[in-house]
Amino acid sequence: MASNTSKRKSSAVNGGGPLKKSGHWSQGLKASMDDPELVVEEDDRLVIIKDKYPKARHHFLVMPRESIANLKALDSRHLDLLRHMQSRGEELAAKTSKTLQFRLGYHAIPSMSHVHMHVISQDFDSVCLKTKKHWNSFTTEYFLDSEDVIQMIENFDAVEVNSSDSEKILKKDLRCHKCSKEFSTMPALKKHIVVHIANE
DNA sequence: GTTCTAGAAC
DNA sequence: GTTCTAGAAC
Repeated sequence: MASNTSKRKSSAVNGGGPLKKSGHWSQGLKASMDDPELVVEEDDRLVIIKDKYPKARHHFLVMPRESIANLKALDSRHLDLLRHMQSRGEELAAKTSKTLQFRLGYHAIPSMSHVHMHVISQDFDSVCLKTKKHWNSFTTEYFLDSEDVIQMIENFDAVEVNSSDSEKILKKDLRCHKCSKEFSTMPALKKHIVVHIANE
């Protein structure tokens, strides 16, 4: 074994941030779109990648090639694109598993820049799913279904997100997304949710 | 978004 | 003593 096995070196190693070369971490999806290891499907309007830290057995991100910063930048001009993203996402979900259920949608306040639609199976059986924020971001109103986002734009020509409410949602108590049973810790919740996964 | 870890919670 | 969460990261 080499040196420094027991303690991590300080940030002096690469002169500052861990992502200095590739830019700020929040811009990471841009690079992922060009990573052949992650891309599963693409066409002239979008790219679909595997989430680098999947929060379920199947977790994809559908991203427009056109750079759109966030949900607030969306309006009726994007309706065709958004419908296409949902359509391609539904196809991929159907192709991926006949038994698992999926949801397609957007986080109210995503951490990563560049609009991305999650396509995620509802088992949430993943070692990458660790925190209350992870859980609540996929199982509460924080998760905006694609069809609802599209409908909002059809009706109001915009997506309305209350950022103050959204932040509070992430702090809510842990509840099973299937039976609403409450749990005090993530390990307890994770142990429970597997009972809802249908055997294949 | 993740990693790391102090100290709260048990 | 161990598990678990939550905040800093320049």
